[in-house]
Amino acid sequence: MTTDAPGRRQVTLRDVAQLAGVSVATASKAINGKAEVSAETRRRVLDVAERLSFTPNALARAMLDGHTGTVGLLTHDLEGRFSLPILMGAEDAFGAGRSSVLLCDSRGDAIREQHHLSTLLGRRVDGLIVVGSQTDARPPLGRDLPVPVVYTYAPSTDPADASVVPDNVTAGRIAVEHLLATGRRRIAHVSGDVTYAAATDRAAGADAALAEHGLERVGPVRYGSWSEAWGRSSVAALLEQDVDAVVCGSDQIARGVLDALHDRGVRVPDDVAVIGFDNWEPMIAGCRPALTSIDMNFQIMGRRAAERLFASQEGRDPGGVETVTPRVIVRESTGG
Amino acid sequence: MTTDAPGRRQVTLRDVAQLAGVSVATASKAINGKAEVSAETRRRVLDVAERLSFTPNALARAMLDGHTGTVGLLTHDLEGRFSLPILMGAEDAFGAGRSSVLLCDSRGDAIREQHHLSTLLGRRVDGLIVVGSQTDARPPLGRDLPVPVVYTYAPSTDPADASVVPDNVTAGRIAVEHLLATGRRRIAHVSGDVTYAAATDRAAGADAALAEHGLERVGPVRYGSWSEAWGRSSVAALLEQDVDAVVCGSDQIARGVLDALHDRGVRVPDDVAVIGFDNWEPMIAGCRPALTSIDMNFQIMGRRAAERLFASQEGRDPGGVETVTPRVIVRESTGG
DNA sequence: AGCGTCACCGAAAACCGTTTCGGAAGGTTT
DNA sequence: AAACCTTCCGAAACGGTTTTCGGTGACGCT
Repeated sequence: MTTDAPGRRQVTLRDVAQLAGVSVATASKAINGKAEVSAETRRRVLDVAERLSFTPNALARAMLDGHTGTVGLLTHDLEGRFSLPILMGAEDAFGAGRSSVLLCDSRGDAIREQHHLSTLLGRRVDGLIVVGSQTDARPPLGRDLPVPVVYTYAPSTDPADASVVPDNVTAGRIAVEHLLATGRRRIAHVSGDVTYAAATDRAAGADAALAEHGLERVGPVRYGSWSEAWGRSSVAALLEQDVDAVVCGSDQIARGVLDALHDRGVRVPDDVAVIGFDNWEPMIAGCRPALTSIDMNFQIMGRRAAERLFASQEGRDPGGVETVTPRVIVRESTGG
Repeated sequence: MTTDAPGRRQVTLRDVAQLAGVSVATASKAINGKAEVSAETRRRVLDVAERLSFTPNALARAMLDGHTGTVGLLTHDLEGRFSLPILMGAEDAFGAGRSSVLLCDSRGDAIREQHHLSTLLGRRVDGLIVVGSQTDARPPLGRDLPVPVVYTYAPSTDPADASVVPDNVTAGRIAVEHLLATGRRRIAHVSGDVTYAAATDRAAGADAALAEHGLERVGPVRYGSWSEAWGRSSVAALLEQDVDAVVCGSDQIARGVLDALHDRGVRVPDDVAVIGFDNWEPMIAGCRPALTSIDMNFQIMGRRAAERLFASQEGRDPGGVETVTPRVIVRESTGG
């Protein structure tokens, strides 16, 4: 009466060969599609391999060709809702290329990051993806690392490193252009923490788009915090001027704005259009009316990071910062 | 002018030994703190190791002792906000025990799950944690797996398997007991999709707690969907009866209820108390007033799953389903 | 029949970096 | 001189896979 020990030994190539009545060498060739095996033998081997659900030992392979087929993913905070779509995009791309992801969360701690770095290098990952916590640049992991590194969300401070980042300037531009296209002209801007590059970049893009159309923002960019509460409390000041649209620095802020407008009897989108950033489903799901939002395409960012990592491994990535273009998701709040 | 190719070959123990002028064997002992090395030699070896930033190859080590120090984490949907805290809890526990996490997302697809299973086994993980998508039981991964498995969130249908699940019945009970303790007596219940065990379990626990105090629920359990919209639209029916508290199946539903009550001028918590489940920060952050909620302690679940996996590896886990007790986070909406 | 060619297969080596085992050199104690 | 430490080294083992290379039998050609 033991604990039902997970005893079953792993199936090896030798087991397959034995059961198929061939040598290990032949079994290997059959499975790897090498030429010098008769069709009949190959079929038999493959049959047995299937039946035993044989999986070649990745470690043994790694020893031979020097590639482990694993990549390290170093994130700064899993909690943040930005890491997740990036991670999914990357996992997707790697899954297709038969690489596996070793996940490490440094919790924003540089010491922990270094520690995770050495374990990952000890496991001989083929590459690393580093996911930052803000869009502000961060110092590179280290010099002369034995594997390629791609920074994402936050670029490396070294412009020669490979980085994939969201394009917040264009995001701001797209938001304004959408509002202009739907006939708005008097556009105000409420955003989050001014110390975040994401906030100022979006504002810069928005202003640029306005300027190109010979318009000016209504009022200052009202920086505050990334919260619904800030969105709500900003509305009083906003309505002191004549506005027909509000660009909100995040979906959370937008939701606060929507709430406050609703309480004051301001109709959306009839009187005022509202647009947010991030296209964060759970936040948007509850908005009334449904919120138009700029999707930063984080999942695509993750995929691009993975693709560039592959390219780096083959020595054909030029390095440098690459931006991912966001897209607008039109819903009711802008009168779509 | 090459791309600063991360060409630097990985540093091996042999390199260190050579440069330190000792044999590989001695270098190994020096680095691993074995006794039979003179202090002088040890210092020299460690110096060189440091200078070359030598990192021992974990794969080679794995060959010797048979343990890779990696565990597979198979999740059904990363998007779901439940996987994440579980993952964090597990990553935490593993990080402390020097194990690394190989992450796979099966996207709710059984085929993909099997595929990921084979790759993980091919990488010779020391164990597996499977994170389900609902709290309903799920079929085990397979028979006679060569490594221990711990199921979490969703238990395995085989009661002998090791499972760690949230205790939704107790969660419902705790919610009601909190309301009773703050003086409420006429308690209604709005919940999500009736096909989710999480919904019916919570309701069962809530009803049980009421019964123990000689009370009955006001009206039926109003099952619907896990959305704010459902929370809002349920309020009309709720207010047809005299209620002084509403148990909501999730924070989202609770938020919808709060919104609708606010629109109708019903004061919270003065007239009606509201309580939710999951303690989902981003949803709660925007609630007015701040929402009291039952935290299912997912992070603890993840940690327990990791701990039981360790125990299994040493053959000292008895198997069976373990529940994690939730806790109430008191905020304004229940007049705390 | 004898020979060469060809397709197929198997035994054994190579492979990787680490740890460990047995032993050896040299000095010290008994 | 024997016994014993200390300190180090060479070589084996580890565990699977892939690869090399020589062998075997069938077959065609003269």
